[in-house]
Amino acid sequence: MALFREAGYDNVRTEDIAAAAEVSVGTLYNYFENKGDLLLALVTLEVEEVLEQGAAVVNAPPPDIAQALDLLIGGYYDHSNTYLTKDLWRTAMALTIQAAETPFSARYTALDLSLTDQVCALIAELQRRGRARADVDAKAVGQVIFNNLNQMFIEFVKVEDMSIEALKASVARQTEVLARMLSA
Amino acid sequence: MALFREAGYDNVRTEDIAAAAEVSVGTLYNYFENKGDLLLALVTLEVEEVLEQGAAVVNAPPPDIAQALDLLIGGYYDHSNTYLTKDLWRTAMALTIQAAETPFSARYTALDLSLTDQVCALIAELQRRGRARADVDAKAVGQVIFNNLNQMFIEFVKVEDMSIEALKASVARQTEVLARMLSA
DNA sequence: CAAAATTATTGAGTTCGCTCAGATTTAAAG
DNA sequence: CTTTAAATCTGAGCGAACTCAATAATTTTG
Repeated sequence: MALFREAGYDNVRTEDIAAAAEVSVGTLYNYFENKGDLLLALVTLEVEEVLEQGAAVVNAPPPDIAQALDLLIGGYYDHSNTYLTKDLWRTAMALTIQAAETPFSARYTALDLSLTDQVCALIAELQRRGRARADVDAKAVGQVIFNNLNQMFIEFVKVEDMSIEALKASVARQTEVLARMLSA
Repeated sequence: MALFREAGYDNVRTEDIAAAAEVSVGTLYNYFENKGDLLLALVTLEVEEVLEQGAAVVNAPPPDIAQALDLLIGGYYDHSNTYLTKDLWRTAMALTIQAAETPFSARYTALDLSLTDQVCALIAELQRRGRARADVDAKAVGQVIFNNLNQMFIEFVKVEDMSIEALKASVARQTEVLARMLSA
């Protein structure tokens, strides 16, 4: 993590990582399938913590739909630079798309699915509490909201000089429309 | 394109492409920054045609919102395998995220923006025709719809044995909820 | 048309991710 | 304690993307 964060993914050689871990390159490849898997291990760490944090919001959401969504989504975004930089996120997301068959990538996809489920669970919980219209498909709306926040995050990491606050503002504006339609 | 489609991105060497073009590898690199740019040239071709096709739908949309959206989105999806395979799409999307600074990648991002604008334009057009509620932010909803269809497309290319019909069905289900809220 | 200047082409060489046959260490059996 | 078996480690070597100094082709100038 230190090497990747410091120098950027492409500027760290597997040889450097092996040296830092005081093993040979060969040994490194006994524990990780390839260079990308080293990074995806960090991403897994990241997302698992985010999921835990999000569960708290789902269990006790603010009454207002827009506020509840912004809290959950904002939590995701705020946590995103704990282990990873934008450069590392870019590489990680690229890897999960490109090498969709590798074990680690599959694991990431599973985590993505858990995040989607969490958003859906929040909608369902708000419906249960009578804060959101019960006659809409919580799962469909949840998926749309997650896909949107995920895609917006991709755009965010693609632009080096965009702040998390700017990202949040853009997404809040989009979410607000859905929230209004959900509450009416 | 022929080489990429036939053998898959990773199995084609720059040397092979150079040989097929009857030039040296060095010459290849005079015209393309890297191997990925060769692929992104194909993607650009693809998206430009899709945009043209979509403009027809925006100009004369079906009266029903859900139908109009499904027609536009279905058009995007149906066109997607004209030049590219799932493997090539995976690589291309990975590249546009990872190498977000290269000229070709920037051009792709611009095309993505045009697609978003087109979806927004369709919503606006439906509002103008009195088919959609005028009191919602067409741009915000359009962005959400595009981000959703884009993310769903990524999931589609990640799974080798998923049909375009299955993709369309999933997205239609999601879009339907939004369409209903937009028309009420 | 010749000389000079510009532009285009070339392919051997460099770099880095990754492999695998052999060496080394650790654990189990006698 | 020795022998055998299993697990782990190693780093020279391979493949492929990409570079760049030398060469060739083209265009401009006198």
